[in-house]
Amino acid sequence: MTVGYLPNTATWGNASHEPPRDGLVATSDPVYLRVVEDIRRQITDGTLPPGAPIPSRAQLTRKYQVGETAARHALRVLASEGLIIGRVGSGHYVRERPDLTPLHRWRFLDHPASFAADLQSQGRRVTWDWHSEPVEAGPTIARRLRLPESSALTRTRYVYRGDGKPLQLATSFEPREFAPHSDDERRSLVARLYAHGIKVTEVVESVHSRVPRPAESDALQLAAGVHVLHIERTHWAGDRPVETSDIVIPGDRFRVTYSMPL
Amino acid sequence: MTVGYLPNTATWGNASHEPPRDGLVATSDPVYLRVVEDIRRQITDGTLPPGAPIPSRAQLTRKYQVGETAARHALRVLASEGLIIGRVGSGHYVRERPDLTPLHRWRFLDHPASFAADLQSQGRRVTWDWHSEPVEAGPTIARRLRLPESSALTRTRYVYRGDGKPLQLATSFEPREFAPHSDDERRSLVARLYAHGIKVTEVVESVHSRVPRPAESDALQLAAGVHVLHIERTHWAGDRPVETSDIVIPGDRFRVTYSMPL
DNA sequence: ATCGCAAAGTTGGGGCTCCAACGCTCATCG
DNA sequence: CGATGAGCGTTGGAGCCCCAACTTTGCGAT
Repeated sequence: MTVGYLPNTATWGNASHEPPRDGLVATSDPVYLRVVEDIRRQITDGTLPPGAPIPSRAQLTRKYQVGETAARHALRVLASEGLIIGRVGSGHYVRERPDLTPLHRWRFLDHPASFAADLQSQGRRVTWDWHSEPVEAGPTIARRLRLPESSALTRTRYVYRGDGKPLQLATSFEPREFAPHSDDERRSLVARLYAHGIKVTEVVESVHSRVPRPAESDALQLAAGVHVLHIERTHWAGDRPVETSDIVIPGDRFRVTYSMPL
Repeated sequence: MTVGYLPNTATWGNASHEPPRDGLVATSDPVYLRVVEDIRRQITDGTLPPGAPIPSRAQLTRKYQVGETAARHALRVLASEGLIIGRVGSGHYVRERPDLTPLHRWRFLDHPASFAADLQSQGRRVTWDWHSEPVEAGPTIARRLRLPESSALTRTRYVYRGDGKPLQLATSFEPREFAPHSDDERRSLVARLYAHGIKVTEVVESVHSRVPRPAESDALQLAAGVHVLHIERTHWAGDRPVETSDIVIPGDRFRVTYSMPL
C-alpha cells in the first residue's frame, strides 16, 4: 500500500493554503516551535498544572495541523527542557518539579559531612560511604592546591545517599601527610590540620552548572537533560590552600545558599 | 552499574548483514547512544579538541552503520548537551567552551552593581541600564519578603552588558517607600535603607541552575542547551527581609564564588 | 594570480512508516 | 465479586526521503 510519493504539500511555502486560523498568528518560522511555544506558555502560566497530561503525538498532529515529525520534535524539546516528562505507554505529563532543597553551605562549616548535617537537620536520613586512595595531583588539582603536579595526595571519594537514593558525590584532595588515618580523624578536617600546626582560616566555594559526566549521571541516577551543580571547595590557611574538593549535586533537586554578614 | 536490557536485535530486519565490526561491541541498547557515547568520550578525553569537526550525518551513518535518523538524533543530543555546535552548510564542531569567569559574590557586597564591579576589576568594560516600575508583590515575592501579596513594591529590571554583549539580568524588588528617587540614591542599597532607619545585617544568596525562560534565552543570547544560574538574593535587617532580587547569568560563562571565614 | 561561479556537501525543518515495550481499560470468565 | 487477559493507545527507537538555505571547494576565465 501507499505507492508513489504524493506531492508533499508545501514544506516551506504554505503561503496560499489556509488563512491564519489559529488565534493570533505569530507565523514563527518552524512549525514545531508553534507547538512548543503554545504548550510552554500553557505550562508556565498554569493552564496546564503539574501532572496534567499533554496531548499525544496523534492528538497534536490533529490539533495543530502538523506532521508527526513536528509533533514528536516539539515533545522532545519540551522534555529536554525539563518541562514535561514522557512515560512510555501512557503519555506526556507536565513535570512535577520537586522543590529545590536548600543546602546551607555556611552552616556546619566544619562538619565531617556538612551536606549530611544540613539535610539531617531538615529531618532526612542521610548515609554515606567513602573510599580513599593515593594519587598524584595532576595539572588541575596541582593548580588549585598550588603544588607541583607530581605531589603525593590522598583522594577520597564520597557518595551521600538520602533514604537510599544517591544525592551527592564529592571528591576530596589533600596532601598525603594530612590524610586521616582513623574514623575519628575524619570527623573534622579543621581539627586534623590544626594537629599539624595548620590553622584553616577560610573556606572558598565556587559554584557552576554543567552537564553531568556519564559516570555522574549514572551514580546520581539523573534523568535526561538535568544538569549538575559543581562546587569547587578549597580550604585555606592564610594564603595557602590546604585541601580542595569537588562536590557534585543534581541541579534539579538542590539549591545552595550562602549567607554573608555585613 | 550496567543496568542492562534485553537483546534488541535490529528492529527492522537488517539482522543478517554484517558482523559487529567496530572494536568493542558494547551492544548498548539504543543505537544512537553508541554514537553519542563514542563521540562524547572523544570530546571529554581530548581526542577531539575544541573546534574539531564532527563527522557529518552521512559520514556517521557509514562509520557506525546506523540509519540517518540515528546519526541525526545523536548529533542533536550532543548539541543539546552543549558539547558540539552545528553550523548550517558547514558541519558540527566541538564547542569551544569559554572558561568560566568567576564572580566573587562576597566582594563588592554593597556596591550599586557588584556584578559590574567584579568584572571591571578584571579589566572588562561593563555597562548596564535599568527600568523601574511599581508592582504588587504577588505570591512568590511576598513570601520572600514576608509581606502580604498585595504589598506595593518597586520592581527594577537591570540588564548588564560586557562590551555590548548581555551578560546578566537582574530583577530587584523592594518596598515602594524605600525605592531610590535619584541616581545618587541608587548607588547604595545599604545606605538608602539606613536613611530609613534600617540596618542591613546580612545578605543571603541561593544559587540554582535551570533552563532559561524564552525571554531570558533571548535577552542573554543563549545558545541551545545552555542553562542559567539563578541567584535569589535577599538583604536582611535582622530577621526581616528588606529587599530581594533574582539574578540570572549564563551558566556556560560564569561561576559564582563565595568565601566564608572561619 | 585573482575573481567569480557552479557543484558538492552539510545542517535543519518536515513528511511518512514500522515496530517493540509498555500502560490502561474493559469485558469476560471463574 | 475479583482476577485475568485481550485490545487499543502511547512513547521511543529506527529507517528512508524531500527540500531550502547555506559553506566550501575547486575549476575555468579573465
